[in-house]
Amino acid sequence: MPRAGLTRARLIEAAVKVADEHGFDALTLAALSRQFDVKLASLYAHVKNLDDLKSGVALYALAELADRVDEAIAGRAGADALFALADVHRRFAREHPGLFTAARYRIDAADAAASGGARLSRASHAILRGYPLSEDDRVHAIRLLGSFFLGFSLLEMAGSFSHSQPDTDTSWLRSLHALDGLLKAWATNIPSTLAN
Amino acid sequence: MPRAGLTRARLIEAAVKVADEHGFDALTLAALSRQFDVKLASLYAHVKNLDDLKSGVALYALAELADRVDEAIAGRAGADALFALADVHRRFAREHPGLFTAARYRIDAADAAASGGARLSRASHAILRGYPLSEDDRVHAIRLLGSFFLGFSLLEMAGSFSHSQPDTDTSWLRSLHALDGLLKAWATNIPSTLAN
DNA sequence: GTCATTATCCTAATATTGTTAGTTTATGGG
DNA sequence: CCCATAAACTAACAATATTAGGATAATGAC
Repeated sequence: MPRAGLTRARLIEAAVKVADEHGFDALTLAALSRQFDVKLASLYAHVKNLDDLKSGVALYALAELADRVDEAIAGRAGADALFALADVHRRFAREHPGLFTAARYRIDAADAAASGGARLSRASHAILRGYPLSEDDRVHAIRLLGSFFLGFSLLEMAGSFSHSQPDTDTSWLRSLHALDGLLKAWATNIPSTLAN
Repeated sequence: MPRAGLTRARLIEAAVKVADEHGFDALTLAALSRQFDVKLASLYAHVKNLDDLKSGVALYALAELADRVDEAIAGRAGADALFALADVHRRFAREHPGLFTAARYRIDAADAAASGGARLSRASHAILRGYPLSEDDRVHAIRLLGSFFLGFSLLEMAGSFSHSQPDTDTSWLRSLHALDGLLKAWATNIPSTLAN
């Protein structure tokens, strides 16, 4: 019997497809082995275990997202860049729900430091340098924006918005315009007792 | 041999504890059966299956969260109420990570309509009536706030903030003050091309 | 208080997934 | 062509979920 020609890379690639089509939680070694017409145990020559496979998908997801962000914000600045950053997150979540979920899979610190996550962080900092924020406030603002992007995408994925008026796209646009205004006027909204 | 005295309610109650202590994903029928010193199959007299149990926990979580929100915002208005609403979400996520996760478990539409989720929605509307927003804009604002509460809590739970300066509590406070300011000035941040 | 009913709990069996150990074999380098 | 190696396999075991059917403790009717 000829060999299947498995590879860690091919496995992760296939895992990405499974995750996007059936959900990250439905990603299973058994499903993969069936897809390659190979016995389940054979996969262990290429990945350490299920956690290793999922970590691989997570790193792939972070890299992919970082790529898209870098591409989207190249040559943009200010509100333009902010909107691009936001749209990349939302579109990524809609087009690749499995990867979007995978991006939040817990991986070990060493891998995380070298992952696309670090690039994402740098991109966010770069964009927010276009707004009048102190160093600390920039971090606060990044956390605020990141939380919003994540939360909105998750709620939209879960269908939490789909059974109520008005249009979700409008909510997204208005929120982004509002957040842009917020960043421009950040300092004025902080009471003096909290300043510095 | 005497009976264990199982009940759907007691099972869900125990499941809540397991979820909070070991994570919602670690919630398993087998673990529950061990806890009650009963055979696994015996549980099926009280819950339809694992999904049914998890749905029960999800409904419990929504009800609990709605209770806390109702209590926290009673007698408050404006920014005061907004901060109370926000803090309830964040504290709930920290104190009951299992329940917080469970609250996003997919349940069927009929159950959802009668759940604490509806009460939560009403509470949010009530609070935002303290800000000068049109009916539609109130919905947009609720989605923005809900996204932020969810996203921030998830990222904090996942430890995404823990390895970077400055303090997470400060990010939370500043973001809330900023959002309060945003709500007060909502209309001015929408470009005329998007208005109505 | 006895007895019939019933719901509770059990045993047994099956399917799916993950994992490890040890064996066979395809494949490419010498 | 041989053979070292890595790829794939077989075999076995452990968890979990689920269903079917049997035994029995609890409960209530009389």
